[in-house]
This record gives sequence, structure tokens and C-alpha cells, in this order.
Amino acid sequence: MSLPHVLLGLLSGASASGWDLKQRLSRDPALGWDATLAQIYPALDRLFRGGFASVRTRRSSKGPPRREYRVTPAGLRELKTWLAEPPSRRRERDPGLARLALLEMLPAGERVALLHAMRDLASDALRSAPPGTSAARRRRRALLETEMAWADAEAAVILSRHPRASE
Amino acid sequence: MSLPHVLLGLLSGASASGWDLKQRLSRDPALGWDATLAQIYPALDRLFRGGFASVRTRRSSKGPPRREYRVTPAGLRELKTWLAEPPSRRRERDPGLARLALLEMLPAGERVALLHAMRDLASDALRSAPPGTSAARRRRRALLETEMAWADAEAAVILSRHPRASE
DNA sequence: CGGGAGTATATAACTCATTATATACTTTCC
DNA sequence: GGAAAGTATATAATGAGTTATATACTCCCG
Repeated sequence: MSLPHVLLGLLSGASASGWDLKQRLSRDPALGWDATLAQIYPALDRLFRGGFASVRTRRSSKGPPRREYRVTPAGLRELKTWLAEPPSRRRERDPGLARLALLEMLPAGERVALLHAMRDLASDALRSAPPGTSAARRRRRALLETEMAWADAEAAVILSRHPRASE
Repeated sequence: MSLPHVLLGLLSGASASGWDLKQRLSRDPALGWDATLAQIYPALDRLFRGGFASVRTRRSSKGPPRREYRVTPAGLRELKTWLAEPPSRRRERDPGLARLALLEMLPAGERVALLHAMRDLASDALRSAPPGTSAARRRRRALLETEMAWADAEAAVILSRHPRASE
């Protein structure tokens, strides 16, 4: 149940609308969370009804009226409680990796192709990753670099054992 | 919708029961997927009803009768189709990271504590990680090592700037 | 022989996430 | 003035994942 807390966190700097929050979440993957508007709007409404955020509707110069939320003192308390929780390892789910793990049963050529595709994804993500101005961003870059190095190394091993695998 | 495919993949080597599959999924995080029994049993039943797997009930020497599944030719075709799909980057969600990203607003001491906790989690996971006998396992180890190094480096930076932050 | 631990399957209730769809306001361009 | 694109909020339907609960078979220990 992280979304409401992440929203509180983003709101704690300055007030924002659901639309704004969505922009920030999807533009900075280093934030470690993302959600669709269909999740965000109800979540904001629950924060409001729970007394963790307040709302003000304001006319927008370029669209329908915006509902701008800000954190209440109760919201700030709740946020700090959440921030202080000890971390626990999540279940790591990754469809790409799941495929790779099973791919050992398929021909070398297909494994190499998948590794290249994974490498390219990591490389694209790295190119568009904001520079390392925060711990979270530096972590993301380091992990992406590791992933690229790993994919290259694995592909090289396969190719050295199956010289024709890239055809 | 990866679970059914992952199950087909695990089943493609040898027949197995839902219980067996759960053991394998939770014992090897490098598989990139996990699920609870409450997901696995209905999923296996759907695979069976879709003609992708067959079942045989067998008496067990240490419990109630086991329902052992195996992949059918149609299941194998479906599995191969899935394996050949191009990978796409998932939405990366990580409550621990999300907290860290927001923590920049809190005192240095709390940040260091969270970084230490994250480092310990990675370190524990690494200790209990099976050795790198597959590409997927090597990837997991590399990522965990990167995460440890990152957490150490970040903590060191904070401590050098706030000498009293560890109190 | 009764209870606990481990094995094994199953379903219900619930929460969380995704996809689809609807509405509406503003600016820009034709 | 009408269509398109971007901004903005909202809900319904569906799917995926978690938690809780129930049942049942075997072995072992006291």
C-alpha cells in the first residue's frame, strides 16, 4: 500500500493536482513508483476524506478546473511514520527475466537475441535517465549499468561456445 | 499475465504439482517470478481446461493425493510463442526505493539508517542466493552487489557531510 | 490415541492495478 | 465556427495479487 504515501510525499513539497503528480511519477522512474490516473484520483480522494490532505479547486488557464491538494499536519505525521518503517525485500517480479530463466531450454540463437533486447532496453533507459542528482537516481543508473554489463557478458559466453548462434 | 507461462515453463522439464511449483518459485528468486498457492492452483486449472496441460492424480506417501501436471503439445507451442516475445520494460515499483527518494526531506541520520537497512537486505539476499549457475542467477547476484556498493557509497557521502548523522 | 508439523489442494473475500470510456475546458489552426 | 491536441477529472469493468480460511492425509512424538 505505497501509493497514498508516495502521493503524500510528493505533495509535501508543494501542492499539486492529480495530473501534476502523474507527470512527476512517470517522468522520474527513480522515484520507485508509478501509477495511472485511474489510481491516483481515487487515492487522492481517500487522502482527502481521511484528513491527510486538503483540496482547493482552481481555474486553469489551459483546461478544466484543477483540484489542488496539499498535505495536512495529520498527513505529514502519517508520512513520517511510513518513512521510518524498516524496509523489507519485495517479491521481485520481472516478466523479461522470467522468460530468460526459462530460455535455457531453447536454442542459443534465441537466448542471444533476448539478451541483446534486454541490453538495449537497459541502454535506452539509461540514456533517458535523469543525471544522478539524488541517491535514488544514482542507484537506478548503477543498476542499469550492471544490467548492461551482465547482458553483454552472457551474450559473449554463449557466442564463444556456439559460434553460429548469432545467425 | 506471466504466471501461466512461467508455470508452463517450469512444467516443461518434468511434471509437477502445484505444491512443487510453489517450492521452486519461492526458493529461486532468480526465476523472476513468484506467486502464492492461491494463485497457482486456479492457474493450473485454467491451463488444464485450456488444453495446455494434462493432470494425473497420484497418491502421496506424505500427504493427501497430489495432482501432477505436465505440458501438452499445445502448451509447449504456447510457451515458445511467449518466450519469443520481445521484452518490454516493466513499471519498476519498489516501496523501499520510493521511501528513500522521499527521504531527502528528512534528517541525515534517518537516511543513513535506511541505507544501512537496505544494504543489509541486499547482503542477506546475496548470502542466501544460489551460486551463479545460470544467466538469471548471475544477473541477480550482480544486481545485489551493485545495490550494496551503492548503499555503502551513499551512506559514506552523507556521513562525510554530517559527521554526527550516525548517532 | 491425541496433537502437532509438514504436505497438499481449494475457495472466498478483499485489495490493488490496468484498461476502457466519458466528459469538459482551452488554445491553435484551418 | 469546427476539428484537433493538450490539459484535467472521473468512473466502470476487468484482471491480478494477497490474505484468510477450510479441509485432509501422513508421520512422529509423547
